[in-house]
Amino acid sequence: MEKSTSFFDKIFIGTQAMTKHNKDRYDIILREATALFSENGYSSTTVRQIAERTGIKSGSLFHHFSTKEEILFIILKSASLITSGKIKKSIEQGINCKEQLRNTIRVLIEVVHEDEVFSASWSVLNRDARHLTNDHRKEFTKIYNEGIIKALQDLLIECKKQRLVKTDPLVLTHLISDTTFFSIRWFKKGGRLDLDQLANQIFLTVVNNDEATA
Amino acid sequence: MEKSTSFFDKIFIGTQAMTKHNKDRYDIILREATALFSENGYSSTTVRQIAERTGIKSGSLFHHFSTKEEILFIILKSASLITSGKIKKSIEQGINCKEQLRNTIRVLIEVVHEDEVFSASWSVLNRDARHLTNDHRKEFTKIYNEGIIKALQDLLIECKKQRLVKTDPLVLTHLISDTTFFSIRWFKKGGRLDLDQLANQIFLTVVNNDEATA
DNA sequence: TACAAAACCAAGCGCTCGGTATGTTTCGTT
DNA sequence: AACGAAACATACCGAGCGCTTGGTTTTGTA
Repeated sequence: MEKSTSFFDKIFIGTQAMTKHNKDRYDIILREATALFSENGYSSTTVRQIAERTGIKSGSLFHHFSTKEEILFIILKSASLITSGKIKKSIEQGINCKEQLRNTIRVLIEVVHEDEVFSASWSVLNRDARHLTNDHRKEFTKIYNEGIIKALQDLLIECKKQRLVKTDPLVLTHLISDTTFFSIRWFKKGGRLDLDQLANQIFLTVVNNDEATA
Repeated sequence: MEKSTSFFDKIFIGTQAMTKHNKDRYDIILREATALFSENGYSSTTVRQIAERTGIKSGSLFHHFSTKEEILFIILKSASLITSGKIKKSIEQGINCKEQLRNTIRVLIEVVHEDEVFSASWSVLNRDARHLTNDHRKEFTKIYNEGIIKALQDLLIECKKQRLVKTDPLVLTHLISDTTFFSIRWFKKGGRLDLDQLANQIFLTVVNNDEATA
């Protein structure tokens, strides 16, 4: 079992093996495409821009990917798969509901803010998922809904049962995911709060007063 | 003082008078453009699509608007101006901090869900504001930041002083705005909760337990 | 009913888009 | 050193883009 060396590794597990040289370029293309999609949007980004930032010509892009949309799909699939895995792990490792929720919120904040590529991927995910083809969108939505939203929702339903939270768990699911995922727009690292404090503020907002201080 | 007859009226106050015919077509273009931008994104929407849905030819669009981007700007400016006005009104009419916050959250939910055009405008606002030209973006950002975000922030700072809320008011500002604005993606009318209940759940989440039941 | 202004259409310009076809260079293997 | 495959460059295609132009119809006004 080899350690993952790149952000985009995971989705290749079991699909294909790549040579070193190929894989480097492949990663660069995905990284630069992610940055460009994040900055200017999928539709406004051209394959020529992606090629230029990668250091090759536009035609050569299609030696690595069959369409522009495939690049988008791989970016979104990677981001949602990795996030889904991190959430699952944080729930498995929590000793009780309270710690599971605290860990999960912290993980969501990390995912959006700690890694530059991941951060950009989430910007793209939240804006350009609609440009996926039907098949790709179906596959992506499955990962997103089942691996991220449903995991969070199940956790919050259990938190509600145990009276850790006081309000509707389905509303809280989206309140937490919306706030964390879109915090990328307003939260800047190095400001008044650090990532831990931000996660903690969100956690404290959703849990009961008595539970928070317990 | 004439009653406002159209969603896009407000921004013309003091700028120009329009004949009836002109104004009807003008409104239809904006309405259809809003729907298309909302469905497919600004960059993926063509002036030919907008013209077709309006019932004119693409060239005729430019008799009413000088550029495609101007259409986007008017949509975003209208949405942010109206929202800003509604928030201001809900704060003025609240008898205390608690009612002001409750009203404001309710207004934000209304703004996103009650009117079809407004709802679509907010989708566009949250995804395509980056495609504004520098001058237009500057003007839009001013309205958005000062009229919406800052108004909400000032209110929450006061709420914190009075111990109505327990967590950081700046985090709460974005928690509320993100949750309400993006609820358009997951909240469907006619479901388990109605708009009042949704607004109330968000309100209850952010206020103190004792205050909530008081 | 005459007329100017506003609204609209038909046609298309210049340009850029995603993607392809074909030939050339690079590289690991032997 | 020789060879085959992978990785690239070059050049280009058809389609579609935002927007313009010049001429025609519709409209409000007197």
